[in-house]
Amino acid sequence: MTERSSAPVKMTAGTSTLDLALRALEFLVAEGSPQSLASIAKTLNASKATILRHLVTLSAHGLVSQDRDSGRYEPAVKLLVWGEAIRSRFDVVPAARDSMVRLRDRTSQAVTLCGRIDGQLVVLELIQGRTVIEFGTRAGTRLDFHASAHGRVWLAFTDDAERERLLAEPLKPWTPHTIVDPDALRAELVEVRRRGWASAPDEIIISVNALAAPIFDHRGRQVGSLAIVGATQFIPSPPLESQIHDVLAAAEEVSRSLGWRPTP
Amino acid sequence: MTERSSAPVKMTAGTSTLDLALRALEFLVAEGSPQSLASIAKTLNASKATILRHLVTLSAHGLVSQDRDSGRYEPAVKLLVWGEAIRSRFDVVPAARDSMVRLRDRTSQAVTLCGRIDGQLVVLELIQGRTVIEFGTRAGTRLDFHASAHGRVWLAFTDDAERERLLAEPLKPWTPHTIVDPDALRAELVEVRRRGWASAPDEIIISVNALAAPIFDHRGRQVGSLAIVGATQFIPSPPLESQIHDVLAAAEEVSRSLGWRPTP
DNA sequence: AATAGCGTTTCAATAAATGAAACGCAACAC
DNA sequence: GTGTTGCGTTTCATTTATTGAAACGCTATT
Repeated sequence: MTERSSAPVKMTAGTSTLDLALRALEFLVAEGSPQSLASIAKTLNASKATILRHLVTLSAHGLVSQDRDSGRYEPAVKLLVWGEAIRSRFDVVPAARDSMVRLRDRTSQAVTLCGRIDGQLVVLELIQGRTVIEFGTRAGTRLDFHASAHGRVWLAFTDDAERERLLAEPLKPWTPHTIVDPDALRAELVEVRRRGWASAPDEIIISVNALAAPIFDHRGRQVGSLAIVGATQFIPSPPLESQIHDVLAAAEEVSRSLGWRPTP
Repeated sequence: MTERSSAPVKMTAGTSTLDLALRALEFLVAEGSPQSLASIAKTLNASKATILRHLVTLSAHGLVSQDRDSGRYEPAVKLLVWGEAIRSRFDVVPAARDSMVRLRDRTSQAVTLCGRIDGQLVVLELIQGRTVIEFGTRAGTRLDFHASAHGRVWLAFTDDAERERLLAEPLKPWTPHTIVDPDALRAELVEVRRRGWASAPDEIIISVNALAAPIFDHRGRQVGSLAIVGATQFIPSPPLESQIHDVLAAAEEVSRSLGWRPTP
């Protein structure tokens, strides 16, 4: 009965009971408001009894809670705690926060911090800009390596084998401006490595640009990337000299706070 | 076989399979580094095969991932996304962030933002102070209503029935200074409501004080509380006039950004 | 070479999840 | 007031899907 279309072929079974429970939890998180047991059961095509027992276990773990009055269910505090636990695995987050706010104040643009989790490029922290437009990006968003300023920075500063592995994957053309030719990208990455920053105008969303720089730790390994994100109206291509300077300075500030020192 | 000590008597069963899987996930989150399948299985007294299948399902949902090289398992990005989803249910978080940073800059003390989730008082956001000492508080931490400045503010500004319900519960004496007498607490709450702020010196940890003020939304309902937290050396009892002013101003600033207007 | 430990697979036994139906309780309609 | 509808919850027999032991490759260490 369990029909899933995500994984193509092999797969070593898995637990359908757990799968159902996680889908229930995911449903609760996706909905913005508490949901009734009946609606959860109907959405997942399961009996109320089954869902109820899973909700009981989930709430025993503090993952969901039941509204005292309405009897409806909603995701609970434990998810916040767990999320924060994951985030705090990255020293770069607390180290960068202050610099991010200052960078936002100097540039007025939204500031994002990315880290690499399990091979993926993930937005770890976001400081909203002071411009009118607000971007939909949130902590947890995954970015493409080939079509974002953050991703370019990572590609430019990782070792050759890893870079080639990432470039070998299909490069999604988000817009007509997205660079999808591996060779063109390699040429761009050489530039990024030389000058220390990357931008990606119109490559994911038309009229949006970003300007990113790498963050290194005391061992000289890249542990994050910092970027300002804003309309091309504010972050032109190429970016303003002052913006480049501000972003590079902020990233270096964070790197230094992590013990990084420039190689002589 | 499932022995749990949290809930006292009744309880309507629950799903042991799900329980095991969640304990596995919780274990991975608690450990700071990727764990081997064998160690998870041993810790939870389950067979490797069982744990493996649960990990497969968990990773299909993006909750855990397997390190490519070591083969070990670790919690994954989805937890960050879910945590952020819970947090963004509270409009007060983005609205307060800037004011929190400014308040930290003016007072040099750590700034915390609390909200009420499912009846509990939860730290939603934390800005580290500029003092030498760093506090262990993190987002997701739950606070007592009777023994914290945040809690006092909430007690003071909620309706009588709810307040009495909370005061009826046993009041844990964290330190000799913790107010555990309901009547003494009621008298204090009258004061809090009158002056608009609360403090709680030495009540959870000796030599630590906090100064909190409420945040209201456009309908005049309390949606959060803002506090500075620091050593009594920096936040005396009673707090400095300047500190009281700064905290009240910051809280009002956030309230106004949420559409609140002072009642004439 | 040999060993130890890992993640993974297989497979039969049985324990545990499941759905249908009934229950008690609200809120609402007539 | 009485009937109806919908909710969360409980019960229970059916059987499905979870389970652990053991065996399998594999890599790293001895």
